[in-house]
Amino acid sequence: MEMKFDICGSCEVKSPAARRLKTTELAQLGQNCAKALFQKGDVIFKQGALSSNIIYIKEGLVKLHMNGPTHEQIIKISKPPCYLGMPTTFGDKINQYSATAIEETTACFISIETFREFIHMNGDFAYEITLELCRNEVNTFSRCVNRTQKNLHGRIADALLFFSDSIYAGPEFTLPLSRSEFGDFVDASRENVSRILSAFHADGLIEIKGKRIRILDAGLLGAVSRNG
Amino acid sequence: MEMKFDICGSCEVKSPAARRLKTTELAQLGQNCAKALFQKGDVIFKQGALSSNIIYIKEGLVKLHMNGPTHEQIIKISKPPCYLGMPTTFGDKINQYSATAIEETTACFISIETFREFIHMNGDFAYEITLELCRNEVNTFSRCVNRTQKNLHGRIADALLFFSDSIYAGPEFTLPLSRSEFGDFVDASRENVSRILSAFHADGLIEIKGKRIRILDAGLLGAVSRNG
DNA sequence: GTATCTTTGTGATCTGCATCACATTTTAAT
DNA sequence: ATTAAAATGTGATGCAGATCACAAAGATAC
Repeated sequence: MEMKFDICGSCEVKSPAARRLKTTELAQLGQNCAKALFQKGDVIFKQGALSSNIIYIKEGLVKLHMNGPTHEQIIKISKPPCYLGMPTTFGDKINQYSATAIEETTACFISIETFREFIHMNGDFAYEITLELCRNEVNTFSRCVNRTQKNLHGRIADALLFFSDSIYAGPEFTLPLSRSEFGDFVDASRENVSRILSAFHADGLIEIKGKRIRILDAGLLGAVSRNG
Repeated sequence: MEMKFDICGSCEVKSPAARRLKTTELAQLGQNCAKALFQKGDVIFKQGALSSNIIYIKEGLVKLHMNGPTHEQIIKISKPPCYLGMPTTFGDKINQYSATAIEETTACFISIETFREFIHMNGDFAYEITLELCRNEVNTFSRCVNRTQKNLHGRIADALLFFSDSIYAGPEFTLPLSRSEFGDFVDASRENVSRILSAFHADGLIEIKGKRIRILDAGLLGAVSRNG
C-alpha cells in the first residue's frame, strides 16, 4: 500500500468536531479515511444496503431520500460540513434511507471503528458530535410539522427561501432538483409544483427560466410561507 | 441544605448511559439532579420557554408536542428510559416543543453542566448518548414519511399497533389520549378519528369502550397499516 | 338530585391537491 | 440535422379528508 500523507491534518475544511482532534488523532483519521468524488446524480449510499462507514461531506450538496409506502420522499438536503450515516452505522447497519449527490460532491468515508474510538477517547469530539445530532433533531421536527400543516403554496415558498437563504446565500440560483424531485421535497405532485411556480412568476414573486430561479420579492414569499 | 443520600447510585432504573458512570460520577449526578412527579396532563416543559436542564424520564409516558402554523401536533410519544431536552438545552436554550405527561410520570432534572461534563469525561457515557440520539433520528424520519404518505386508515391502524406493541406490550390498553389528541398524533381531525375507530369496530378489528381499546385482529390491522 | 361544561359520535358539505390527459419544450443520441 | 426520449406546463376531473352542524353521552360543579 502506498504511503499516505497526513491528508486529514492538512485538510482545510475540517468539521467542527475534527477541529477538536489532536495531531496524532488526525493522523490516525487520515489512515482510516478514503476520499471520493461524486457527480450530480451519483448515489452515495442506498436504502436497504449495509453500511459500515461514517460519511463526511466536505464539499457539494446531498439529498437524503427515503422510499416510502407510496412514493419517494426527500427527507432533507444536507450541505457541508456534516456527517452522514451515523444513525445507520451505529444502529442496525442497514440504511433506512439513501443519500444522493445533487451537485458535485466530495465525501470522505471514515471507518466506524475509528469514529467510535474518537467518541470514546476525545470528549471534545464527542460533544461536537452530540451538538450536530441535536441540531438535526430540532430541524427535523420543525420540517416535519411544516410539511404536514402548511398548504402547498406555503411549502413551495418555504423551499425557495430555504435554497436562497440556507444553501446559496443569494436571491438567484440554479435549482439542483427537477420539478419531480422538487415535488418529492415539498410533498407535492410534479404537476402542482409547475403550476405554483408559474403562479408565483405571474404574481411577480420570482423569475424562472428552467431551473434558474431568481427571487424578486422575498418579503412577500415569506408571507406566503407563513400564511399559505 | 439537607444532606442527600446517593440517590442516583441506588436508582434501579438507570438509563443505559447512566449505567456507564463510575461510582463517583453517580454521586456527582445525585448532587445535581432533582426528581419530580408529574400527573397526567402536567406540562414538563413548554415550547418557547427557556430550558437549562436535561430531563430523564424514569417512569410514565410523555408526549412531545409542537404548536404548528395551524394546529397542535404530537411529534412523538416517549417512554422511559429516555432523555428529553438535549437538543434544546445544548442548542439555543429555547424549547422548540413542549413535553406533557400523558400518564403519571417520574422525571429527573439534571443540570446541563453536569451532563455536559459527563459527555466530556466519560467516553462510554458519550457513546450511549450518541446511540440514543441516532436511534431517535431514524425513527423520526420513518414516522415523518409514514405520516405524509399513508392514508388516514393506515395511520390510525399504525398508531393502535404502536400502543399495543411498543407501549403496552399487549392487545388491550387504555388509550392515554383524547380523541382530539389522537388526531394531533396521527394528523387527523377529531371527527375522522371517531369515524375510523367506529369503522374498525364495525369491521371486527378492534373493540372500543371509551378510551379502553382491545385489538382483536392485529394481522388485519397490520394490513390496513400497510395498504391504507 | 339538576345544571353546566367537555368530550365524543355521525351525517352533510366543501375544498385542496392528486390524478388523468395531452401539448410543448428540452435534452440526448445517432 | 433528425429522431427518440425525458422533462415540463396546463387544463379537466375525482376523491380523501377537513370543516360545519348538531345530537348524545360523560364528567364536574352546585
